[in-house]
Amino acid sequence: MNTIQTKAPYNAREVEAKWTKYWFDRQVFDLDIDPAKPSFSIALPPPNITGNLHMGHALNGTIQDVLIRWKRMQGYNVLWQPGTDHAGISTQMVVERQLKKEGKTRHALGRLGFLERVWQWRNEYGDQIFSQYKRLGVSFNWDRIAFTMDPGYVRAIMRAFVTLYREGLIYRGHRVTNWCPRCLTSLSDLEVEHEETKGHLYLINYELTDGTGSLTVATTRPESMFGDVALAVHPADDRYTSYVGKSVYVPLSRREIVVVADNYVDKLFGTGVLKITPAHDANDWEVGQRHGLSAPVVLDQYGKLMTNEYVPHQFQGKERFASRKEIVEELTSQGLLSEIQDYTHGLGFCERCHTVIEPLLSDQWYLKMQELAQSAIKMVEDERIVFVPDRYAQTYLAWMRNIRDWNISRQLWWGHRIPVWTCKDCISQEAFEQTPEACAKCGSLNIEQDPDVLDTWFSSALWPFATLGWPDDTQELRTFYPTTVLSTAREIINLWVARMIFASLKFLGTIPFKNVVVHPVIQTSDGKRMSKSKGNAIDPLDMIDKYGADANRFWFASVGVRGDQDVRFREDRLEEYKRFANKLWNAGRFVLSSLEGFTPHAIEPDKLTLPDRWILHRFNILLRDVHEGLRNYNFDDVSKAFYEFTWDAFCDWYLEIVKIQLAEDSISDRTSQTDCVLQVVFEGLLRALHPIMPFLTEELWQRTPKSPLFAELDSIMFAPYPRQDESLLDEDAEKEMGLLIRIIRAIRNIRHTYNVPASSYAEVIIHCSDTAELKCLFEGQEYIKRLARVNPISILHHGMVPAMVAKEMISCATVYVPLATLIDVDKSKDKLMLRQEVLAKDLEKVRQVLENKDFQAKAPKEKVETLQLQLTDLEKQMESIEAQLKVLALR
RNA sequence: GGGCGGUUGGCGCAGUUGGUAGCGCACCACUUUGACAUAGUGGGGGCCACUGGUUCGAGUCCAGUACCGCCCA
Repeated sequence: MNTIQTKAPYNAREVEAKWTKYWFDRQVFDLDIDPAKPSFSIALPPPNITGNLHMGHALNGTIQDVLIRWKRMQGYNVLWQPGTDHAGISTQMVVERQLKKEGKTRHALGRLGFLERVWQWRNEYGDQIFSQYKRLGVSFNWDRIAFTMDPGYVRAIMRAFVTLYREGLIYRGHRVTNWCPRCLTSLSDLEVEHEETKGHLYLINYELTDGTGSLTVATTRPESMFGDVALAVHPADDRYTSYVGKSVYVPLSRREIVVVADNYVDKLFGTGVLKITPAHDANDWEVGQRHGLSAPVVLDQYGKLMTNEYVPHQFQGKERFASRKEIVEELTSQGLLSEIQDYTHGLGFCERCHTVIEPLLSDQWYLKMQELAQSAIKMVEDERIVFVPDRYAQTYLAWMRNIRDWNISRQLWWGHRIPVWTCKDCISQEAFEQTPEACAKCGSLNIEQDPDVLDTWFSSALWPFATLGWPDDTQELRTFYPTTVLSTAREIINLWVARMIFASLKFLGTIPFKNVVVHPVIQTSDGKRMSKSKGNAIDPLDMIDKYGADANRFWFASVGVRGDQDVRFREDRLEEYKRFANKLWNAGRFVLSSLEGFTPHAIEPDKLTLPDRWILHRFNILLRDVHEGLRNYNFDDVSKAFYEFTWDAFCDWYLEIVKIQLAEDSISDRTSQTDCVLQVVFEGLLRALHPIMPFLTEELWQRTPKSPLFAELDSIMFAPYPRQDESLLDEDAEKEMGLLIRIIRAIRNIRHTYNVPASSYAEVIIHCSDTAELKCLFEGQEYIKRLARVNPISILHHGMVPAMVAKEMISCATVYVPLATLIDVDKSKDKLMLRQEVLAKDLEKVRQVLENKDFQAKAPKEKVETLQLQLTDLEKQMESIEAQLKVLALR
């Protein structure tokens, strides 16, 4: 197993390859249910089969994996359900593009032939993203990869559809819908992106039929005017009340239409007169319905002007934007165009192909939402489902409370074909889970299935339970449902999260998940949205190659979910965490070499040194913070805690002290607990950190001497997650070690201040008026000597001090460093004077507060006391500086 | 138009219940000592976007303004 040499620097690629193979060879990721254990489950938001791993996937995958690994180590049954989404429009687009290269079209292949091609494509490329996820080290239940087109999954969809259909919740609606003239399908409101777009406002004159003049209409879309059925004005608009009921001619086509009054009209917009085109504008459709107006269609599914009696010959068959230009020219030449203004307005674009959406009158299947939304709202209001960060509950509720019926049909071939059959003989219509052979009513064989497929989100809405075997009552469903956490991006809160909630409530009578974690969006370093088409997307696989999976994961953890809603990608952060991985690796090399031949045993508390007690204290504080952080999804706090503990406390202080303690051991007979503490802390740290950095911790842990209890385990991922041991918390050690650290830093500071060469030993005298502190310093003198490069050292209650010394006061202790032989007087003076200035400022601040009578009177006692102490401390420091300056002045 | 985020040293960010403003990178100086130069040690650098208010005291609480961004209409 130990094919990798313990050498520096850390080689992430080698270690990752080794453990990935090991884990998969041993099938450690297969689902394993122990009925005695509690359960924890997450459904992975299924990526599209057309998808490649992007930063969002990687961030989200890391968050989920941290939770899953943490809970697995805590002894839960864990399920992390992976899988892919068939992605109707995207996949159809991809395969059509492929066909186009071959000079073919889907229509030439026919529906069945085309579907065969899509399946071929999906079998070849559909699971690509999983090999990418593998690089991230995620611990999915890899034996359970699901797909929304799996037979079992399809069964769930059919059950859901037929249930809703038979309850009358799914119905056929005739209204204006969002239409993409490129994808040739309708879209739900959520699949349309609104963007501010520069355009024009055309002011067009509609002549009154009675020849008394004209009304000027402001429109952004002159080409739709052939479908106009009315002009509308506000009922309270004095300018126009006399025109209501009159008729005007549609320009160019000379058709007569009526002028109506409707509250929908905004008096302040344009001229206050609106053209009403019910077949090509959702709002106009509403107006038309109110006034009983017809709705002629003048633009076809390709966005071309139709060939019918409404469209003048010269424009028939012309594309919408080309015809707009021609129509404007024609209007101008006929004197019917009074003005063109620049105008910026919100336009809808197809989310998938960015074509301008064409509102189109058509028949679609709709899901009635009003009733379904009610309980889904309540679950979030009552906090049965909790969003993290909680502000996203608002996003969800606002949308749910204003919910509109959901267009679930798509005019595509790839997807779940709508299971509704119409009998051509008796004209009856019914939905079936299984393909029927004959009409249920009249027995006719002349039946036809609806050509449309379901919106992909309809199937995604069933994801958390359809993947567990619903509608069957399976062990997985009983064990893992409702799932515990859903972690996802905020852009699909309405698109997906909301729909899963009402679907679960409808079909299983319970919530689909308890917590919804919404992670930030990773932007480019200059705050732009990453997009493949813009070419500014960072490929997480490149970053994993460059910095290692663990460093990437550590960064994702540090990003967290509680902070900003957007996070800028910065490569230097990955650099930083790569160095962190390297730091831990090197610490590991040192620890492992120090522990050679060591057999773990229980700590003997009475033999612990101060630094031993201190590091155990700090380690248990870390465990407390990590537990608290993970419980609350504060991954950023957790990563910070690990970083600081590992680097500052463990490496910078404890390991340096270990060197001293182990060296002492070897020369004296004293049997210390150093190796034992080192093993406990290091081995525990590896387990604690494992959920964030699985590869590095596995590599080091496998080599670390450890308890015989762990001997049988295949992997660190099955070892118990370390828990805080309160008996090891030691505030005294914290305080005493704090004093030693401050003293050591003070000596180092003096050395630098007076330019004492790094190689030379400095003599140090410490006087301390406090007995406890004196004892602490005395016992810690070996550490001071080694860590501050001091020799000789004398620690006394009080005594004589040489004339020329640098001194610093720390708590009750005064540190003196005799300077006679070692210093650069001028430089030293400058530095002291600078510090004097800074101190003076600080002193001024604190004094001001303390001299304030109101503060003395109103502030809490402890606050006054702490500030008083701070003042004393500052004053001592100031005295010390002044004294030093005096000393230097002697020369 | 409605809702929500953000604005803190050159850059990226922390700042829990108000009490001498922190971290990482970058910068300066010193150091290759037996885990690590992807390192160690010390150091310099901040009218906390703006305006008002509450308070003995505001980066922190309240109101408003500006700019950047996201979501929904």
